[in-house]
Amino acid sequence: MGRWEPNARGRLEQAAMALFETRGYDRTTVEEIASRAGVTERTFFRYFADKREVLFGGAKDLERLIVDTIVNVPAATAPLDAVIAALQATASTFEERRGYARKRRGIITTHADLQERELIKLASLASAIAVSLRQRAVAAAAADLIAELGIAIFRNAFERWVDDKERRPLSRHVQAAVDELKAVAAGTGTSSSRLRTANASRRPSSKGR
Amino acid sequence: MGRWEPNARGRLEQAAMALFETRGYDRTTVEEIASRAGVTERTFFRYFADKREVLFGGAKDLERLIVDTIVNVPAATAPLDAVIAALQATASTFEERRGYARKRRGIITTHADLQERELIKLASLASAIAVSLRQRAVAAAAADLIAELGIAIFRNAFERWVDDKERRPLSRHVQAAVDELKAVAAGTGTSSSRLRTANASRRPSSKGR
DNA sequence: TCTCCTGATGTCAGACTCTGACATCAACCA
DNA sequence: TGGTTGATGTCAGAGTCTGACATCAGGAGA
Repeated sequence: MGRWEPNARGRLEQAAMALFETRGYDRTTVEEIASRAGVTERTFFRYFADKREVLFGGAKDLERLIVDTIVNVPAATAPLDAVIAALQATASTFEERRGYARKRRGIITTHADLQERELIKLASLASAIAVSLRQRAVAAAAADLIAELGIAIFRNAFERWVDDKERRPLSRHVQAAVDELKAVAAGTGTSSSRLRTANASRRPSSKGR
Repeated sequence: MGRWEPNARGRLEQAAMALFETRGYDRTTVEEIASRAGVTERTFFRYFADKREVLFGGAKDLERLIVDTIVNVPAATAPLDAVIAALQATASTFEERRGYARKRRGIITTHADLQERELIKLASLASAIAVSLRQRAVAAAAADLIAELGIAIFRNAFERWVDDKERRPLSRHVQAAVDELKAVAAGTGTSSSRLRTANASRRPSSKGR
């Protein structure tokens, strides 16, 4: 056995979530998180560049999985379908964490700081997707556009999955979002379309910034 | 004459820009900015919620102008055209500040913190545009989509305007971005399309976040 | 004119975030 | 045995941001 309890990073993430839930994000200090995880504040900052990052640890893995999938999808697959396939590939990894995702979403949507971080993470993911598409010989402009569409679909699906009282799987929601997007693009969208929901979810809090 | 020099806010903004340019954003302290503007650090934080905000003072005015224009455009105007008209309405207000815009852009693109702020400001602007469109009886889903398109056009045009060695006016670039977007949508975009440029400009710095 | 009130600013103390430099010490390796 | 390594701790300090209270010129009204 090592000199210290293993998985300090994971303990920090769990401690942070627990404290953010009960006390709220900004009434929780890094010292409290660290202490609950059994390490010092200094160690927290060795694992996470800043306080916000403790909520975004999964972004790297998500990006890796998506990029790998896009690169490995059969060459004949259309670009948007490749992206959709990648989104579907990630769907199962979320399936058992709906409760967690819901709590996390609740924390993020109530703090402008965290929304900022989320936006930049998504922009970064879109960039990575676009790069992967270019490796599949997709023209740059198209790659960027499709990457953005992919993000829009993902957001939309994720949002509805988190709130789905019938607990249908994320993959179903991704498919539904794709269908709806196509419908909207074809001019048959309704005014209660999901796109609205997706947009509302990323509206910054009215904190006066 | 008042008890203090007037326009403390403006002085703070100017002082900040000057210092960010020479020392860089993170080697400039709020105390230095305030001191150069002839006030105390505490006063800085009365005008700006945080250090980043000093670079985003214009966002409120921009939003107001855009929203007002959208609301007042003839009812018969198509939604996207209303948004484009609003963008054009703002174009002239930037015209005399290309140098400033360029410096500002340079500072923002080299600091992840500032890019985050910029992203959330743009998201907020998109939201406001969508709301205005709904007031014109545009369906919610369409309003969101068109608002996002408007932001994409604006970003793209702004980016190219700032770097335009021929110093063509922003309005020209807005029109060009619109044309290009339509071309891409029609499937005739080239691989060196502007959309690529626009996307690259918002790619977060590789600071490992 | 005197007095009161208001608004912009200053002063001060302090909590919190984040960083650099250096110390510790178990485990692993030669 | 002895040296190295890697994760962590300790400490000091800079910088951001906030709350509470003080100051004081100028305007409003008596």
